[in-house]
Amino acid sequence: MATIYEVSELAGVSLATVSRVMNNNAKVSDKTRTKVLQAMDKLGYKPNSIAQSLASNRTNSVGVLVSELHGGFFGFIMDGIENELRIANKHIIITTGHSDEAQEKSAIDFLISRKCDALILLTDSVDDDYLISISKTIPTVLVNRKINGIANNCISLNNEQGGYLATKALIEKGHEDIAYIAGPDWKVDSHDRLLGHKKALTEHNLAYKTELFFQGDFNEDSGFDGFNQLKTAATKFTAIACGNDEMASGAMKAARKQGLDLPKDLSIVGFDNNMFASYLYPELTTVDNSAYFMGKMATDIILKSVYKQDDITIQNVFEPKLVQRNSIASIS
Amino acid sequence: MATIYEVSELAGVSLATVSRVMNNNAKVSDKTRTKVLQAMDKLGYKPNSIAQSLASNRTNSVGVLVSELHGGFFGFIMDGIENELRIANKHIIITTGHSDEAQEKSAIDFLISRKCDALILLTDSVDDDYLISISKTIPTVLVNRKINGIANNCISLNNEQGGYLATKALIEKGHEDIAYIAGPDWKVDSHDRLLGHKKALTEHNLAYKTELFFQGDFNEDSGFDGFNQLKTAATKFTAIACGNDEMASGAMKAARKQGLDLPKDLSIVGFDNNMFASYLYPELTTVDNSAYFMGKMATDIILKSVYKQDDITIQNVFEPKLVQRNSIASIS
DNA sequence: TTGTAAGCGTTATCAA
DNA sequence: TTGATAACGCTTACAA
Repeated sequence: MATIYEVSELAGVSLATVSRVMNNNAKVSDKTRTKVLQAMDKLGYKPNSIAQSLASNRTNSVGVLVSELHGGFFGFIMDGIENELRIANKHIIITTGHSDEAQEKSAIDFLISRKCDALILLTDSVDDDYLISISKTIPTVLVNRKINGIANNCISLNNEQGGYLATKALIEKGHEDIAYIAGPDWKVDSHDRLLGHKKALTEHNLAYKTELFFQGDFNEDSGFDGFNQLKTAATKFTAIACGNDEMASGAMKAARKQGLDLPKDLSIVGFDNNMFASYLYPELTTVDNSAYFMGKMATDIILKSVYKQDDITIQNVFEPKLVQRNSIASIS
Repeated sequence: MATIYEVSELAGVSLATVSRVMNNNAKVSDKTRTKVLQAMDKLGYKPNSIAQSLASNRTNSVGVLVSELHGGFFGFIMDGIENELRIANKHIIITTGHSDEAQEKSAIDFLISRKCDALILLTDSVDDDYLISISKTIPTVLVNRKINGIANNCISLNNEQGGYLATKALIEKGHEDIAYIAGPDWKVDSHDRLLGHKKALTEHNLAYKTELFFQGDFNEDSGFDGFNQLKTAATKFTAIACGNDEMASGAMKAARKQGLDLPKDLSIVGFDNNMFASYLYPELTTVDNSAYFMGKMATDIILKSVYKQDDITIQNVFEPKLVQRNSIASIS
């Protein structure tokens, strides 16, 4: 592998000059530039990115932490990150934290030791203060999280609006007795989604009834249990809004098991627009979480702040959209 | 950030000695070792991995190329890779090729320019010769592909056996009239799966009928079309084996649209055990493709050959397993 | 067992 | 606009 030194010899210039044409930096005369370029070409020269990093103290890499690599949400986010980074000729180093505090912290350490120029973190197992302290050490953007004080480096979804849209979609089809299967309340996501649900109810003069509320945990099973639990309550309902698509699927399975004909006997709306949403039967009407675009935007923040690409507009909060499919029936 | 130099000063030893205790390499007296360790501790010393790479000509990173980051198959493979690499304290650099030859080649270039120690490639858009030439430049393992000459560096699934298992599962439930919706024939995967299907038929003295064959393209829509097409043929069938889960889903949707009651009126078996397989209705019986373990094993090959971890056993071909769920009914 | 010193391939500061 | 040359922080012969 040819080095910058060999190029400089062949071109009859100094190391410094070769370096300059590589970086399109200082002014180099056209004549010199072409001489150097030709030499590079002839030698098939490729800069050694490691040496560049050591000398420039910049690795052109950004570290990413997600919970898991499989799963629709993370996949789309990472697609958004990778695409954007690739265009900028930066690279992405990936680690997983498995939603475990210790593992997430060690993953962050790992990324830092790898000298990433910046971090994109997707975590809910690590507390605000820790993240704030990290962000003082290294440029950090948080996806799907919002922390006061570093809000400019946070990308999040307007979950309340999403919850609102979901329930509103039900109401507009004539539903008035709407149950809700929520995610864990300590997660802001699910907390906010529930808020949106209540808001839609209130706005349409419908009462929120605790008998029609079930507290799940975002997993499919809890949706299954949720439906069964709800069913035992005396209060009737014609629809269920779910905190995410997994639980929606669980609820659908339970309902069908009890002989209900979906969506005729029961309407369901989910949240996330998970990969499998369109594979469910009936195909699930749900709220898209903009995962791809959140990943892209997280990257843009870094491109702008770390790599000085100025022509970028940042948007910290994303507005969700309803994705209409076939899981909501009209009440006649 | 403290450097090795400061550590050596504080410990009263030479640079070389500090380097030695870091790398657990040569013999260092216990006394010296603890002195150095203490100094490191006191200074909060962390080695600069970039400098290590430049000096040692090893980056401790492996480059990975997949088509997309979302999607079940890639997600699980990458999970397998990442987990294994993380344990070994190596890192993973990710790129995507979007199943496009030019993009895949440029991604490979990118990874090489990043000085990865090795490559893990998941590609079907790039030809054998190119991959062989790459593998001469840098240690490379191919996942879900098998190329003669570098078979030791290939990880693949026994697709024929998988196709065999799928159809056999149908036959064992009493089905004799079994249709097949295949993936593109130029993909070895789907070619082999079909072979397995035929083998199961033959083995049970059932005739393979071209009227019961439909050529799809691995996408859901083609499964949908496939069912409709098959339905128009005069020949009856009570079950369909599909080349993958997407097409199985498509076929199920089409069947239900025509009023069939699944699985009573039609049994279906898929292939891949895609993330959404258990979300389908009825939950899809399918063949697991061992994605996670293929990713893990790909990594193991590298751990063994590049990073000299000797206590590793390599397995190049994985045997698929049937995952029983509810999409096959018994013929009475 | 430990130390010396020459790289590794760039970037960046000064001068010229 | 160009060239010397000193970093960057580590590994690794080779010597001691």
